[in-house]
Amino acid sequence: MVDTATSMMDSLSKTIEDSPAPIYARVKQAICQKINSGEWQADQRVPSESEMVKALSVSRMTVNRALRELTDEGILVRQQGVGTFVAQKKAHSALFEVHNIADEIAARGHTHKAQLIEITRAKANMEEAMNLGVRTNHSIFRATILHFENELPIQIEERVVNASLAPDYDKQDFQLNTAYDYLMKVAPMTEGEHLVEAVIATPSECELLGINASEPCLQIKRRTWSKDKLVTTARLLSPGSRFQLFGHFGR
Amino acid sequence: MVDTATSMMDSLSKTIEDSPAPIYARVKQAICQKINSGEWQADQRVPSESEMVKALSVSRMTVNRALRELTDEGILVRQQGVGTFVAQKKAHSALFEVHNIADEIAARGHTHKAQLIEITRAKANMEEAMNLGVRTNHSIFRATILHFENELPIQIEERVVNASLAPDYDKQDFQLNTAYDYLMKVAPMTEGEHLVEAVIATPSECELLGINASEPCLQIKRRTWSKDKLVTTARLLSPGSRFQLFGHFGR
DNA sequence: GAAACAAACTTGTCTATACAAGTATAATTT
DNA sequence: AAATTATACTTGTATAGACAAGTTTGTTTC
Repeated sequence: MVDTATSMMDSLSKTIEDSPAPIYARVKQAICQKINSGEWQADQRVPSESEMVKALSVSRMTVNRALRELTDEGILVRQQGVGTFVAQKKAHSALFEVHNIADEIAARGHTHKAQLIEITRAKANMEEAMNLGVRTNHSIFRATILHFENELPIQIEERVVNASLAPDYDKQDFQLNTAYDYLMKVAPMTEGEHLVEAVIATPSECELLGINASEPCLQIKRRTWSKDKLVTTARLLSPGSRFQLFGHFGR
Repeated sequence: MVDTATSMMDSLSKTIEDSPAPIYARVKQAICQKINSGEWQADQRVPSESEMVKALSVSRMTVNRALRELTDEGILVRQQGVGTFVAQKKAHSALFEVHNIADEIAARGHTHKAQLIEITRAKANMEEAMNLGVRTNHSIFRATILHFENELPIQIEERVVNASLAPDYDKQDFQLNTAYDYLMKVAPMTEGEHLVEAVIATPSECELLGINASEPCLQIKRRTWSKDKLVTTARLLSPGSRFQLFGHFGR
């Protein structure tokens, strides 16, 4: 019993190494890493607060805060008198997050590819300036990316990026979707809003997607914030026959 | 300054009276009450932690937890070194709740009407039984309702209701939308999932909506739970030119 | 064997104290 | 007058200690 606990912990303590982030956040991150790596499986019991206190040399309130916040976030489940457990994975809700279509396709066990149609550095026009909350003529990137699921075109992504917040956006590898990772690195998107509509694609868009002109498409316009700063807007266009949005609410 | 603070607080302290709930929860509730009653307006500054500590005779960590959780919930906004403020009310997010189209239309200042196309009591077929989690031949209601915004058809609602959970569903007034209120009364819907797609309506649906056959429509299929019991499924179909979904995520 | 009790855990809450970090204002210097 | 500094606030984090409350397990008692 003690042996299991220590073997669960020893590598945990390594990951808490010093960094500018507060301790409770580092504890949270270390636990998430254990879960995401698969080392701690769903429904499995995690070390108790006192065990973590001993192993990490931090106070119990700090561990408690980390565990409580992870519980609020649905990562863990706690029961007084019993212990703390890894929660079952939630059904993925594409609507409630900044969803990365590459990850979604991968989650379905399919292969994702992307093709950069065009990227230009330009001055924001009035509409773009409005949407991004900058002045007209502010420097921006305009990118058009075509996403494939199993070689079949599934989504056109038209993205406008605030160039001063993501100066190297055009230097990323769009085939491998590192552009998305780059955006998340320079400006973690924590907030956003969507507008979902059913529309008819333009002739050129139909050609890109390989659909006929009468096929309805799902269009998502999205604005994304990072700490109160508007970072990017995107227009995502997908054929109705190949793409659907799933979402859930409540627990 | 001190006078304002005390006048903000005195009634707060009254509401913290003893109850089985933990102190931080009572502090949260008292603050929410102040905000909901309109006594504390949006953007207005609330008393500092130390002021609450003095007024309520609790420790600062307890006040801190209450304020932090309210901040996480988007009720308050805090800035280190400055203070704590009442947050602006969020934009309404139709996607994340059981949305009532009548309320949404009313919120836009438009008039809503509904027309009951058909309602029948029947035995669940296989698909309906699957979706509602009941046996085939379980008693259900099938209702088709046409919703109007300013005399213009905006949505076809096809609803299947578990008759044993909502036995008087067919006795409601569908023009006035009391059927929705009835459902919420007998089985408050706290959980649900959506599937959003862009589709082409059938000819009869086009006729009901008054659109031509090529117009893309937004279709939402929704299953709704009330305390782990599946209550109702709905298929909502709206012309793309008249209807859009709005949603947001994050704080 | 069954019931009652005791001990040893777990998480949940609360306090008092301390220091760090950010911000605004007043006082001082230049 | 402008820039700098000191100060008095604010929130943010971290600790040690304490008790409450719920659960499990083992022990005692009947």
